[in-house]
Amino acid sequence: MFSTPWRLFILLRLHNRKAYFQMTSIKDVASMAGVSTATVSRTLAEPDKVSEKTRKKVLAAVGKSGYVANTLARNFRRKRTNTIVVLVPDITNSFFSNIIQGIDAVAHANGYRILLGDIRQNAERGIEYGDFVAQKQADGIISLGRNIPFPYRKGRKTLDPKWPPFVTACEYDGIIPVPTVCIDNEQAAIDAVQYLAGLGHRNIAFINGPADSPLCHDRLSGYRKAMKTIGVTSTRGLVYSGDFSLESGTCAMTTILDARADRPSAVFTASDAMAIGALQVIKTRGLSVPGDISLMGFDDINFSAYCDPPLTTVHQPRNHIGEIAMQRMLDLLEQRAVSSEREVLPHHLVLRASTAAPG
Amino acid sequence: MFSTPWRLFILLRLHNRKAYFQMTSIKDVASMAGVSTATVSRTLAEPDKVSEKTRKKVLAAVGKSGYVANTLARNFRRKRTNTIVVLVPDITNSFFSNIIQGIDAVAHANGYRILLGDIRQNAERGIEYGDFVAQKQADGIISLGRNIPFPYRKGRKTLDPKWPPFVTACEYDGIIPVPTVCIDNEQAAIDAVQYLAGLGHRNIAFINGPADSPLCHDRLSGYRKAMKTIGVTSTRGLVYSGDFSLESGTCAMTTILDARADRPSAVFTASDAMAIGALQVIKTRGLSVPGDISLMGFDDINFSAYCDPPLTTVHQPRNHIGEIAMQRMLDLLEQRAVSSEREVLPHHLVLRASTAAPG
DNA sequence: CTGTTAGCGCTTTCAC
DNA sequence: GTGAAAGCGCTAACAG
Repeated sequence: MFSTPWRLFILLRLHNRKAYFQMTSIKDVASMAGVSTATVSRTLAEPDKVSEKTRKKVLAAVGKSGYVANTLARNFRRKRTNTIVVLVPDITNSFFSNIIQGIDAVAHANGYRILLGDIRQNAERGIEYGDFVAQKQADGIISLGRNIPFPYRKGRKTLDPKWPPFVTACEYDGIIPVPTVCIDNEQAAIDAVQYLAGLGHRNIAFINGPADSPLCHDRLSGYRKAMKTIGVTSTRGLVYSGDFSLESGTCAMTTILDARADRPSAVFTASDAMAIGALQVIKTRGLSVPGDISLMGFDDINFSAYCDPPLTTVHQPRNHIGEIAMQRMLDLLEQRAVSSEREVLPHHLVLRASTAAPG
Repeated sequence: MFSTPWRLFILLRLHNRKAYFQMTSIKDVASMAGVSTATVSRTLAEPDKVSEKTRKKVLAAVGKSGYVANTLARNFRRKRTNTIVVLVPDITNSFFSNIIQGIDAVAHANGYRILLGDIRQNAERGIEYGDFVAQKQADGIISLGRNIPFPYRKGRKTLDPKWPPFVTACEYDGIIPVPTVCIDNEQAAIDAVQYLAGLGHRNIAFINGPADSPLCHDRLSGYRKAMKTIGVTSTRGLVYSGDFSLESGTCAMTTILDARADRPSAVFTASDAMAIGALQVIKTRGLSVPGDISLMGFDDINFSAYCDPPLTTVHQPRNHIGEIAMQRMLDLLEQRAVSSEREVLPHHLVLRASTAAPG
């Protein structure tokens, strides 16, 4: 198999039929069309800088020969790849797939492709991809996590102007100002807690994500503010943390139920997955949702509408986040001015059946 | 921002500190170390072909200058990219993320990176990525769907030797023999149905995936065989089809429940997502699982253990499938012989609470 | 083991 | 508007 080195062949589109033929280079086309390689190159890249007559000649030769530019050579020459790296904290977390899809849609529409970097709690891998871009194998990086894939001095407060195009979505570093697109996580948490409070809950527990995540910091702050609003100034014993996963939700909820203290009447979680994990424990213990405990998630992933009861949650415009993030990346790539302020997209509550007034 | 063109800078690792500096080329290192560029290149690519003394000199110069090879130039020269394209039918389908993770793990361990191609029911996009590889922007393609991203004559029965390295996982074309790694879908369906039959079910409906998918063809065939085994020779009115999604499961189950015919006592679905969709309808109609209807899924996605009741399902070794697929890709890339027979990985049933003897 | 040399295929001045 | 020519930075013969 593959006895003939495949590299010698390229794709030929001809009259709607296709076949692989031996590599044709720009030289072949040039001599075929009776012009110089420069003219062929121009015809393909900047057609209007070439007379109609020559253009026709060249295009005819291109069609006939099935010439397809060697992009590796072009990239090398142009020092760009039309590829951008997307750093994903955990590709297995379905929250990210829609964001990736949004990025991919815009990327694709603009001639870019995305190279996936699955970080998996391994900051070192982020750095690897940073190097990758530094080596010009990609034109920029969009990070969906909070790690900065470039080396920087601690304490640095400004964006290093020498960094390659870099955009952050959902999460952000919290220290260095980087163009970021996300929702207002603090306000979202406030909205969620106030909704629960509006139902009459006061004993509201919060299962947050990793404590060191800026995003979770914001949600926690929102939770606290809202609790204060309803007169609860101390949230001691009410805040737990997981890692956004189903398992960690189960785990945190178990802790909550095992605690001697009075059972919360509502639990707000920082991800739908954790809510679903929590839901299972609650039901296993013979308690009902929302009868005994109201449950509120975050993200509005597909499955949240399909649990029993369907989950009340905070909707994040995931595809849109991805799209806008890629848009900012394009701005950067095309030297347009980009604010490194956070760009905030709207969230909203999705009211389903997992929440109700306390029993 | 980015007033200094970032392309002029590269990453320097130096005494654990890092900073971007102006580009250093192999020439600089060569003159710094007092050797030729060829020697620098060799030192970096094949260190043992260089004397220890020179190696040290060169590495010192590399360290001092912060030289990082321009991979674009290298790729161009070597005509390879160390990148492989992964074609995903729908990245939003959480079934695929673990497979991608498996691919990524092996790819990464071998110095490869993966470029994600989200097909989204759009065969044309597959072809685009095929061209992409033909243009040498990637070294090979792993497809998780059934589309062949290369042009081929209908009726062709052999693998075109001129195609770039190509591997298929989970699904397969069904016509052209391509190295494929998957489970034995027919046997898996047989196992599932026989398990249900063993519980006493005979009226077993099947919600399959898209009818034109070879994988679904296999599952259907397994379902039919197993049904025959228990004496059910006609499965008319028992087979439905969706597209693997939650919604399509809901939809198919609604159809089943609305049908006049006697209600099936068990429903087997070709994906967990469809089972979860079906589960919701069943419960909404006031029926119980497994009390009134036993439900069995396929895939063993994370969420299946967290529904209520937890879903009995067929486990697919998803990470492993991805790993092996990438392994085959490596074989191809390194000219090792690879069988284009299907490579079958073991599946197994995961018994949870959604199935029981008929009421 | 190391240096010389000759490009890879393309883009891009710079003349004409 | 077009062609000649000079590389981009690296690797791979080929000598020595």
